[in-house]
Amino acid sequence: MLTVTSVNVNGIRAAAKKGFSPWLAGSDADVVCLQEVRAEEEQIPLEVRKPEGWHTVFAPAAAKGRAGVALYTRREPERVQVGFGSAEFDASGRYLEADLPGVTVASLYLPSGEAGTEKQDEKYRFMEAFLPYLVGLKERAAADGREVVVCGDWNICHREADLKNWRTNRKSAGFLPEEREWLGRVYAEAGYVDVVRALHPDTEGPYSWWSYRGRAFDNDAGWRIDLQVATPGLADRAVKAWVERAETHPERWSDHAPVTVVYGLGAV
Amino acid sequence: MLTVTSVNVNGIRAAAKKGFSPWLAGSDADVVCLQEVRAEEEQIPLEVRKPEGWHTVFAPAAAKGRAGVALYTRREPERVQVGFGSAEFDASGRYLEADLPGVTVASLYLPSGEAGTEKQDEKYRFMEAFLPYLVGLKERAAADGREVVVCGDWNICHREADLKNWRTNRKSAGFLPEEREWLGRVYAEAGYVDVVRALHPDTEGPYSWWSYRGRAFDNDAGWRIDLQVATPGLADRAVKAWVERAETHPERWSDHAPVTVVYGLGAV
DNA sequence: CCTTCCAAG
DNA sequence: CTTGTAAGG
Repeated sequence: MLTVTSVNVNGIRAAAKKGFSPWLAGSDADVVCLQEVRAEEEQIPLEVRKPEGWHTVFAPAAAKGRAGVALYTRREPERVQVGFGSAEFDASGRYLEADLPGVTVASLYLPSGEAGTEKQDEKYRFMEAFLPYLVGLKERAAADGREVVVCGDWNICHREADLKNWRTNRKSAGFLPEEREWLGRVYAEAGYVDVVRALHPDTEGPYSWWSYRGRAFDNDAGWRIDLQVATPGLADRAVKAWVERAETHPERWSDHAPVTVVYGLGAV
Repeated sequence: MLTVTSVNVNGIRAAAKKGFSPWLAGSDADVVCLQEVRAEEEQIPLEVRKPEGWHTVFAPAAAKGRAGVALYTRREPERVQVGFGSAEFDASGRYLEADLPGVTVASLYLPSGEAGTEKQDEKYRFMEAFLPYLVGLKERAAADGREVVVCGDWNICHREADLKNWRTNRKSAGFLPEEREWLGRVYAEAGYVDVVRALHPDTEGPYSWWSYRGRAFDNDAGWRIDLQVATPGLADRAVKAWVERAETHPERWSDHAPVTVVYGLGAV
C-alpha cells in the first residue's frame, strides 16, 4: 500500500501554530505533498521541518513568503528534482519531484491567476510550459517502468461538479474555459487520470478549498482544486480516496483540506 | 478637581481588542489624552471612537497607520487646534490642543527618533519648532488667565532616575545629552513643570513605557517618557499623580501605561 | 516583540 | 479573511 496526501498549508509557520504537527503525527501517509509553504527551510520550526520518521525536502520560492512546495516521505527519495526545466518558474517554488521505488511523486502549486490581469497571463505561461513536461515525464517513466502522480494545488476546476458555485464563477480564475480545457488536455492528451474523480465519479466535489471570506466553509461553498493526477497504471490501483473536511479535520489549520489516496502498491 | 490621564495606546484598534473600553469605562478622568492612535477616525470601532459620556477629537497623521493623537473630554471643548503652526509637523498626527474652562490641555506625540539617523534629525527639528511654541502658548494662556498642561509621549527621559538602564542607554534615542538638555530648557527656560516628578522627586521612575522585547516589563526595565508638563500655576495644584503599572492595569493593552494626575481645580 | 501597511491568495 | 513582508516603534 502507498498512501499519498496532498495539502496546501497556506503558510507552514501559521499551520504549525494551529495543529499541523499533531495532524502529521496522526497521518498514515507514506508521502505528504505540501504547497504554499511560504517560508525558507531555516524559518520553519524544527519539529515541522524535520519531524521524527520523515525525510523532508523543500523547494522555496526566490520571493520571500511566497509559494513554496515540499515533499515529506517516510523513505529517502532515490532522486529529487526542483522545477521542471523552466527558466521562468524553476525558482518560483511551484514544482518538486521525487523518485521513490517504482513511482515518481510530485508536489505542484500552479499559479492561482486572476482573470484579466498579468497574473492570469503568468498562469497561462505556466500551463503552456507544464503540459509538455507532463507528457515527457510520463514517457520517461513508462520507459523506466515507473508510475507517476502529480499532487498539488492545480488551481483549476475541470467540471461543474468541482465547485459549488460554478454558475457565478464562470468568469473567475480557476474555472475559465481556457483553464478547464487545458486540464482536459492533461487527461485526454497527456493521458493522466484525476484519481479522486475516478473513484468518485458522481459526487459534487469533494471540495478541498474554501475561501476564508464570508461563510464559504460553513456553507461548503468549496472548490476541488487539489488533485492527485496520476498515470493510468497507478490510478487503476487507487483503492480509496478522500478529503479531510471539518469532520475529520476540525482544527482547520489551512483554507485547504488534505486530499489522500491509498494506492494498492507494495510499500515504498 | 480635574483628573487628566495620558496614555500612548500603541494602535487604538489593537488596544480596543485588548481592553481599552473597559479601562476607559472604569476611568475617573475628566480628560484623557491619547497618542499613537494609528488609525483614521472611521477605522475606529464606534464604542471607542464615540464612547458614551465623552467628547472625542482626533488628529490622525497623513501617513496611514502612523502616529495620531486624540483627546477625550467629558465636557465639549471651547476650542480645538490641530498642530502647532508647523508646516512640517501639523499633518503628522503629533499635536492636538483643546481649551476647557480655565485650562488648555494638549496631547503630544513627539517623534521617537533613532540615534544617528534621519529620524533623529526629524526629532530635533520637531523639538526646535516646538519649544518656541510652548513659550508662546504659556504667554498667551497667562494673558488669558488660563493654565496649560501638555500631556503625552515626549520620548525623552530627563534624568537618570527616569529610566532603569540609564548607563547602557546614554547613546540611545530618548536619553541623548541633546535631548535631555532640550527637556531641561522646557522646564528652565519655558517655565513648565514636570508634574509627576514634582510630586515624586525621589523615586526611580515611575516608568510608563516598557519595550515589548525581552522581559523588559517583568524586570521593570522601563522609561518615564510619558509626561504631564504644566504651567506652574496648574502644577502647584497637582494633588496626586500615578502610573497604572501591572497591579492596577494588568491587561496591558499597550506597551505604555496610563499616567494620571489629579489637579485641585474646579471641575471642567 | 508588537502594530500597522501592503501584496497575494 | 488570512498569510506573509516591511517599516516603524
